[in-house]
Order: sequence, then C-alpha cells, then structure tokens
Amino acid sequence: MENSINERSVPFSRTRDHHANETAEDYVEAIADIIADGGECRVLHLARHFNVSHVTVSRIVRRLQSEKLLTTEPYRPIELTSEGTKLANRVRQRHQIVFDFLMSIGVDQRTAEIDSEGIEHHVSPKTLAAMRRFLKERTK
Amino acid sequence: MENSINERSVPFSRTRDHHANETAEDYVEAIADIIADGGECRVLHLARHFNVSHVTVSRIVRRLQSEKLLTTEPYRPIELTSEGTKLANRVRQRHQIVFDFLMSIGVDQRTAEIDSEGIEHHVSPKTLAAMRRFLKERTK
DNA sequence: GGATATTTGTAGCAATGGCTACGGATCTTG
DNA sequence: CAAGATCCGTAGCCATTGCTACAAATATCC
Repeated sequence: MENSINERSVPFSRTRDHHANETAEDYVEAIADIIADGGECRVLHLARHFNVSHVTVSRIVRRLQSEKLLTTEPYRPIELTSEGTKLANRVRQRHQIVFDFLMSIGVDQRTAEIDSEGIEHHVSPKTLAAMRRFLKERTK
Repeated sequence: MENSINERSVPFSRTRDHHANETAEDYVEAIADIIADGGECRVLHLARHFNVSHVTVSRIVRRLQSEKLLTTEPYRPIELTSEGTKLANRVRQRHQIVFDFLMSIGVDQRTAEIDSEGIEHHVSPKTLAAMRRFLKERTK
C-alpha cells in the first residue's frame, strides 16, 4: 500500500493492491465523515455505512491499523492517524470535486452521489485538475 | 451475474459480484477488440492485454464461459456468444463516450485512456446520458 | 515425422472481502 | 449490582483474482 491517491500509470494494473487501496480510501473517508458527524466511529457505524457485516469491517479495520492509517483497541472507537487523516482529506476533496462536477454537467443529485463514489477512485490528478478547471469556468 | 451494465442503485453495494461484473465487462470488451484487430483471441492475447499470467486469464475465461458470455474449447480460440457480443458492444460504446468526454474537458490522451478504463464501470446510464448531452453541445 | 517452441491447462499457494455462528466484552437500565 | 441489550472478536466457510511450477497439447520447422 503506497498510500498514494492514484498509483496507476499503466492501463489495467488491476492488482489486489489496487482494490485494497480503494477500500482503504473508502474507509478513511467514511471514518472521517462519521467522526465529523457523530463524534466517534465504531465498527457498527462502518458496517451500516457500507452495508456489510461487522465481521468484514472488523477485519478491514485490523488491516488498516497494520498499515498505520488508523488506531483502535478492542471494543473501542476508531481514530485516524495523522497519515490516515491526510489521506482522508485528499479523498474527501477529490470526492467533492467529482460530485460537484457530475452535478455541473446535469446529473441528478442521487445519481451523482452514487456514481461519484465509484468514479472517484479512478480519477487521476490530471483528470481532477481538468474537472477543477471546468468548475471554475462554470462559476464565472 | 446479471449482465446489466450498471446494477448499482444503492451506494456502496460493493459485493464480489460487482467486481466480478467489472472483470466480465473488461474481458468481453478486450475480446471484442482483439478479434476486431487480429482475427482471433487466445488466452495469451488476454494475458498480455491485462498484464497478468495466462493462468489468471484461463480461470476467468472458464467462469465467463459458465456465464454464457463466451465459448471456447481447450487450446482453442475464444469466441463471444451473442450475449457476450451484446455486452461488449454496450461496454465499448460507454467506454468510448467516457473517453471522448474526458478528452473534451481537456484531459490529455494518455490520461484519458487510463482513467476511462477505470471510470467506465461506475458510470450509470444517467451520467452517461449527461456526458452524451455535453458532447453534443460541444460539437455545435 | 520428429525435435523444438509455443500455448494452455492443472495443482496449489496467498491476499482480499463477503458471510453465519457463536461467545465474550461493554453498556444500559431497572 | 445484576440482567438484558448491544457491540465486537474469533472461527471457519466461500468466491475472486493474483502468482509459480509443472505437465500436456498444439504448432512450427527442419
């Protein structure tokens, strides 16, 4: 795990690492959001958020802890490390831009919410910059 | 496998089926392209295309055959079924629109190629329609 | 036709992410 | 404080997609 927001430089580098990266991005983003909302983030919050069992969350949380993106203790809330927070901030920014961008080209809000979640992981810095430029032009 | 081009209607329905679907889409698209190019599609062509071992391709091809998207026999070329061809056509169209769309907002070709491959699987019909509208406006 | 090269299949391993079932920890509440 | 509810960890299953190593089939080339 390189903790880079987009490590692909070659087509179809579809490795397990890539998927694991997406999962990490989704999780730190969700954790940051949940903490921003309710104050603390528990396994069950994530399980509800992703609509998976608490067991799946538990295992992924353990992995992300070993990758130093978060800290937690058994039966305790989940916190992001500084590294995890940095990643979360980048991911949230990127997500927001992709969402705003989809809205700006006329996608309805519900669809923009769903699609931006899937699309965000595949938006390279260059494409993100293009979306940013587009939004800037629009608001003029 | 529902053979639908975008079955997500709820955020984070991140099931194994979803990933398997993406793989199926990538493979039928690649097979159609390879056949359109060189005439026949072998396991090794796909292995080179996706930059994975022939073993990985072999197993996935077997699965896609059981899903009736393609036909093949041991040591024989791979053919798409009518169902597989239909899916391939839809995927190729969608891919082309996403690629054209990225180019139209100022993304360089190389980046558009790479990002469109990842993004395409997450573009719902509604978002695709918005991209189509955008491209139509542009050419005016 | 037979040796060689290429291609493909099989066996078997690992990592990731789904799940249910069960049990233990923690919190809430009377 | 004890009982019940809630939350979470562990065990153990499956599917998918990576891999190497080895073996078999097919194609190629004298």
